[in-house]
Amino acid sequence: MVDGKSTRREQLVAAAFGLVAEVGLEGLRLRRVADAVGIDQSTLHYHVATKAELVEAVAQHAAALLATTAPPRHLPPHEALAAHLDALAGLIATRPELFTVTAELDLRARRDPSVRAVVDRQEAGWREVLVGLHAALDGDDDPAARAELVIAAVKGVRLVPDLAPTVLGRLVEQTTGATR
Amino acid sequence: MVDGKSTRREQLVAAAFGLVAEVGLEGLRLRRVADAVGIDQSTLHYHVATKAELVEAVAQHAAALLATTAPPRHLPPHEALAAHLDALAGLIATRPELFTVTAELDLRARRDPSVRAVVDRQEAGWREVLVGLHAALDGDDDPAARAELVIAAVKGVRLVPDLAPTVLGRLVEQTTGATR
Amino acid sequence: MVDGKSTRREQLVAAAFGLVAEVGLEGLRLRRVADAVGIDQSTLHYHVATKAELVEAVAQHAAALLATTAPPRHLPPHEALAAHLDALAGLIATRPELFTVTAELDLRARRDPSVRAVVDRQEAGWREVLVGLHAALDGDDDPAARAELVIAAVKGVRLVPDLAPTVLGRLVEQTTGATR
Amino acid sequence: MVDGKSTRREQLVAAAFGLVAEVGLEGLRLRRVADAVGIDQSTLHYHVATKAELVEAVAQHAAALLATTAPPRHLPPHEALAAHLDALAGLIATRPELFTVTAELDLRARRDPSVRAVVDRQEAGWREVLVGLHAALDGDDDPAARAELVIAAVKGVRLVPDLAPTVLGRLVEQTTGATR
DNA sequence: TATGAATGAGATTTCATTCAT
DNA sequence: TATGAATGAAATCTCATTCAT
Repeated sequence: MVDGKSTRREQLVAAAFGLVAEVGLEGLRLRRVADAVGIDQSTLHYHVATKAELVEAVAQHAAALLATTAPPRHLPPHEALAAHLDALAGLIATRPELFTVTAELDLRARRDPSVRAVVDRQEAGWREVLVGLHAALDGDDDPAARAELVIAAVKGVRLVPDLAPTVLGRLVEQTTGATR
Repeated sequence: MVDGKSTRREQLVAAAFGLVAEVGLEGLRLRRVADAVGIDQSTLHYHVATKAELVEAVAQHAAALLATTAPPRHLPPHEALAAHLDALAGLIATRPELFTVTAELDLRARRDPSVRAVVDRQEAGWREVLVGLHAALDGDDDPAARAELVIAAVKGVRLVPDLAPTVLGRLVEQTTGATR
Repeated sequence: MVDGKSTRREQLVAAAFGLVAEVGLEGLRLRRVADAVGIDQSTLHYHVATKAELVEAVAQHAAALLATTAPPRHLPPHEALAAHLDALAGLIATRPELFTVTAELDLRARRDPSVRAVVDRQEAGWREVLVGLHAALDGDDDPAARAELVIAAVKGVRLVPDLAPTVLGRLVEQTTGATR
Repeated sequence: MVDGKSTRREQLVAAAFGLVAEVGLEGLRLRRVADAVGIDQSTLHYHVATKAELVEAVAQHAAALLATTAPPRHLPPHEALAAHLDALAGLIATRPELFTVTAELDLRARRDPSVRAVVDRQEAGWREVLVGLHAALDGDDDPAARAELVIAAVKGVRLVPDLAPTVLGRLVEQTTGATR
């Protein structure tokens, strides 16, 4: 999962990411992370000062992966939105762990300010894009509300890969139907 | 032992419920639960054998509370759905902790079979009702898909009380618009 | 295992005796003892003040059962000894739990004075009988030593019912051979 | 880490061994073991994963110490047996704790498979040696039975150092008398 | 960079015992 | 006699973190 070029720190973050998907943030143990990378427990602390720091790094890692699905700028709004939701549904199917981790982080963010900062920044960017997209759609009276519905739907379906295409597909249809 | 008040066990479950909302399942400590009720740590184990049992009881408690929002049977489908989503939005505003706990439990259910059993049963019942409702709507071609969209939207917005009315309201509008 | 006539206390002692055979003195739990008799944990303390007292009662119970094998007084020494060892071998085969419990108590006696008192009294009586018996045998130069050998052999074989007849039988033969 | 002295683990096992002799397996507390060595309770778990593992190590330690008394191979059977029983009587006098611990382990072995494995292996080896020795004696008709008598006598007298020489001495005499 | 050893704080659970009813 | 509820003391084990090497 990690090519020879990555830093020890990167390896550790990647390992932690995988473990969170597996056992949850609750079940994350530094011992396991170190084991997964093949170094000693105490050596881990040389690369990552504290567990909180590692979790924050995992959050950043997740945010970076999510950025992949940003809608293409050169397409007309309808198609851009469709492409975006398509990319999300695809990612949910391809890398379900990413969304498990994201769900974990959303919950953790409520109590951990440093995680919240990362999660919020990511979500704010996403929201902005969505609002812009909907504002550009003909006939959409309340772009903000529509954007929120999209966000909610994605968050609500992200843990169930089987349903994601259906749900997100339906969302596109409705949008198209209601605005064209 | 139930003088209109509540059993010790019920008190403990209620206290645990509150604590989960506050600090997450991850942060739940039996010491705290016992303190909240005003009994000794060891006495807690007299009423609830194990931590797992307490968590399961919390899950059942949450499921019971959610059952409150069941759509009324005597109304026509459109209005029943609207009433249901309205009740949900209301509950999200009134008792946000319930939805924090629910979100926690959804995640925990992925690793804890006894929690999963409770969560799955609740969700299955909800899904059934929603599918039935949508099937009764004129012109809905795919009731199952629509039901999933509703479920996803609720799950996706349950942690953000401010947005719930907007998002769920929009969902009703779309449904109405698309099917009437 | 207990007829309708026995006292609650007797029932409790009998139950404790059985449990010690099963799980050792180390594994003895008052909860289990109470359960076995069908009364509440706290009710047990009405009949037996403390766990130590119960253990002491078990020791007395065991001593009483061992007294069964006392050699008959009317027989000549050789035959009396043979009969005694035979009875012991028989009891080891019939009621192995008695000897498991006895072994447990021997060890406990080293740290628990009240158990030691019971165990020592029983053993002293046994020793006296054996010394008397050997003293009455023709040609035994050191009755005390021989008595100790018998005691040691019995204690050493009591946990292995299969070997008891062999070992104790051989002891009789040797005694007979050496003294007749 | 072994400068001629001993590993932390070895120190811990030795300390546990001593404590078992003192307070029994039942009274063995990890806190005490750690204290005896001068390290923190939690550090103990760094060297010995679990209490069960420590107890098993104590059993192995005891087995190793018992191996000391193995009869010399170069002597004729009579003398080898006498030397062996002599060595045992000597060890019982010199290191009585070893035999207390052994008695404790014998009882524990009935419920703890990992202890049983160690205890059984040790006893099997001892038995084999004894049977071989008796088979080599002139005129012994049933070497196995005689070996069992020896084992029983040793086990029966191991907790009473004062009697060990007498009882085991007498055993040698009888063997000599009966077979020569 | 890396490790072995150590630590301290804490968590769940067990159990004999007590007390009011 | 009997019980439900409560307690306190203790025990094992876990885990992030630190420090000397």
